Amino acid sequence: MSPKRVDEQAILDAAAEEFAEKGFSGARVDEIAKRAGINKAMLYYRVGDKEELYRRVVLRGQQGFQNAIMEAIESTNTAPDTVASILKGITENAAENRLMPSIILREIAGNAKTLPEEGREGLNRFMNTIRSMVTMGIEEGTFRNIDPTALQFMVTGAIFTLSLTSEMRRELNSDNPGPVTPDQITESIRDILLHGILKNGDEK
Amino acid sequence: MSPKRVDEQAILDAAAEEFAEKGFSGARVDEIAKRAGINKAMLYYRVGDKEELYRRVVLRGQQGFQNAIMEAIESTNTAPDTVASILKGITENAAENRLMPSIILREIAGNAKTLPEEGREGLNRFMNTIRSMVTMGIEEGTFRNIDPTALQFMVTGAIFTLSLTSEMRRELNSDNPGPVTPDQITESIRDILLHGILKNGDEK
DNA sequence: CCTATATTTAACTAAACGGTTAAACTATTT
DNA sequence: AAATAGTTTAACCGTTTAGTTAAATATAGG
Repeated sequence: MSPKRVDEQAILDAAAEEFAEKGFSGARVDEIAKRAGINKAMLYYRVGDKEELYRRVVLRGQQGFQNAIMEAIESTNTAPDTVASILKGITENAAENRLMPSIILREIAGNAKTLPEEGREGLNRFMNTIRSMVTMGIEEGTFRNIDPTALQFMVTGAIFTLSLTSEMRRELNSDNPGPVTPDQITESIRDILLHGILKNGDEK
Repeated sequence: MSPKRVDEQAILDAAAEEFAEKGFSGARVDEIAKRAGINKAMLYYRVGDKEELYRRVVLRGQQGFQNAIMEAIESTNTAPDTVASILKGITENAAENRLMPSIILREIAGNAKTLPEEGREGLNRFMNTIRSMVTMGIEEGTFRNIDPTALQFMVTGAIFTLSLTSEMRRELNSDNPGPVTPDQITESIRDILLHGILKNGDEK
C-alpha cells in the first residue's frame, strides 16, 4: 500500500552531520533535507521539527555510546582492565561515530540546555557506572583513592578533544601531531592514566 | 570632541557571554547590544560585524589564557611543579573567565572552522610550549616517556569539561557532584596525573 | 554660543529561516 | 482499472536575522 519509504536512519545520519558541524542553531533544516536527498517537508512528515530531529540524533548516538561502554565493562574482570577497556570502547565508538563527540562537546559548552531529558538521564547513568567501577577498584585495593568524576572527565574530555582535533593536528604540525588513530589515542591515555606521569612513585 | 565613549571592553564582555551561551550561529547581534546596554548599530560603529566581534572576543580570551600559562611556567623550576602550576593556572583562568572554555570547546567541536587565523597560531604556540615542557621533564628524568599531546588534551579537556559541568553536576547529583571549585578541580586532576591511578607502580 | 565633529539611535531592508499546505504521485488492493 | 492509502514535493508564509542609513544628539574648540 505504499511506495519505497525514505530511510529514516539516512535522515538521522544527515541530521547528525549537520548538527555536529554547525550546532543546533547553526544547522539548517533545508541543508539536512538536501544531505538526506529529500524534500524539507519530508523531514516533518517522517520525523518532526528541528528539535525532534535533534532529540532523535542525540538519543540514537547516546545509545551506541552507552552500549559500547556496557560491553567494555562486561567483558573484563579487574578494575584496571575495565578502565583500559572503557577507554578503548569510547575511543572506538568516537571514531566510528565521529559526530557524537562534537554534539556532546557542544552540549557541555552550552550547559546542556538543548539536551533532551532522556539524554540527561543517560548521562547520569553513565556517570554512576563509571563511579561504581572506580569505587570497586578502590575498595579492592587496586586503585588509589582518586576522584571518580575527575577520572571520568579526564577520560572523556581527552578522548573527545583528541579525536576531534586529530585532523587539525596533522595539518597544523604534520611531523609531530601526537596521537591520531584510535589505537594511538587509547594507548597514550591509558599509558598516562595507569602509570601516572612521574617516574618515581611519589613526589610530595 | 566627543560625548562619553561606550566602553569597548563592556561590548566584548557582552559578546563573550552571548557567544559562550549560544555559539556563533546561535548568538544574536541584537542581544549582544542589549546586554551591553547600547543600540545594535553602535556595535558596527565601534567594533564591526558579527565575525569581527567574535574574532575580538576569541583573541582577547586567548591572550588571558596564554598569559596565565606563561606566568605559571616562569614561576616554577622543576617539571612536576610546572605541570601542577599550569594545571592551577588554567583552572583559575577558566574560573575567572568562565566564557572561554565554552567558546574553545565549541571551536573544537566545529573543527575550528570559525577560529580566526591568529587564534590558530596562538593554539599552535600553546601546544609547542606544553610539548617542550614535557620533553624537558622526560629528558631530565623526572617524567616517563609519555605523549605530550595526550597529556595536554587530558589536562585541558578535563579542566574545561569539569569547569563547565560543575553547576550541572551539583544539580544532577547534589550529594556526589565530584570536584566543583577551582581548587577541587585542580587537586583532583593533579592527584591522578602525578600519582597515576594504580596503587603499585606497574601493572603490565 | 556656535560650529564642526564624533556619537547614538529609530527605522528600515533584503535575505534567510523554520514550518505549512494543497496538490501530485505511486503502488497496492479489490 | 478504479479506489484507497501512503508518500513526496513545489510553492508559499510569517518571522527573525544581520546589516544599513539618515537623521538626531551631544561634546569640545574657537
